[in-house]
Amino acid sequence: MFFAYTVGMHARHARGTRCRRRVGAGRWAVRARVERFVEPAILLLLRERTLHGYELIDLLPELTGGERIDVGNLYRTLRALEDDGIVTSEWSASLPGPAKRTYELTGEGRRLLDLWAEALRESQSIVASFLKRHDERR
Amino acid sequence: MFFAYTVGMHARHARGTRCRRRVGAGRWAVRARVERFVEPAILLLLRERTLHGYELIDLLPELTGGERIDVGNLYRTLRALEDDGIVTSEWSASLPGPAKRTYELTGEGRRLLDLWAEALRESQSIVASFLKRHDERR
DNA sequence: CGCAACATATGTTTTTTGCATATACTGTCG
DNA sequence: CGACAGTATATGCAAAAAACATATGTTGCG
Repeated sequence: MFFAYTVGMHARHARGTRCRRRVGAGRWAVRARVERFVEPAILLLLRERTLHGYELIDLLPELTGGERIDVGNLYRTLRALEDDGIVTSEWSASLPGPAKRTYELTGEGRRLLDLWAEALRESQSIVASFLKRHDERR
Repeated sequence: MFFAYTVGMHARHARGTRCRRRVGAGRWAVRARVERFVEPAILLLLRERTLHGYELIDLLPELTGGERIDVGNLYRTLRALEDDGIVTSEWSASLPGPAKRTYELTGEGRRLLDLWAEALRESQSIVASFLKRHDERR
């Protein structure tokens, strides 16, 4: 079956599936990303204001360096966050357009965001010292 | 069956299996790591001198912030790197103790390391701007 | 009406990481 | 000498994370 409109297509623009992939004879493409980075990214956006899933899809690239998140996994992540008490959601019938689920950060979510920030700072210092060591003797 | 000596035990010291895990009521532990970070770490160590697997196990924590890598996966990674022409290995019967496979970085491996460094720098700037935004309005 | 855009969701596969187990050699201490 | 700790490499399998594919319904507009 053919779909004129496929959300998944948004997420595809010259990415590969792997972290490192061959792009020619002896040529590689590498990308370095933080594991599960979407989670803190979602939390940060939600701390600023309540949002629904589709808005997050548009806003997340601001934080991920332009990379679009997989839509299916976003909604799954949101529901997981809700199960864990990190966000709450509400169907907002009021807004125009199709039904939207609006997400809000809880107090626990705010604390989790701060933990993520701490962890990211540690990661920054680990990577920084890697880069320092890399640049030392070239 | 019980094993007095299990290499895997080295790798266990109060880690969880997940990136984020619950450690109490409303309490979480988070760790932020770069995907596949062991790879550049191995390459950096091998650029400095040739090493065998077991030495890498001891040296890698220097670069990963103390975290010990899973031994089984280390050897698998090394073989994958060799398949990709990034390292070469040699059985060194000369050295005392059990047979050791000594790994050396190839020219391609050196180039890949530089690509990793570039990618890590990009990741640093993404995370840095996340943290900036996080710290702005508290 | 037909179609594009909006919105949420599930199913499946691949990649990456974690954990358990297997095997073998070497040095040493009792 | 022999049990045992330490060194060294390896495979099998499970779980977590990410990518990819598909499904479904609403709304607005030409």
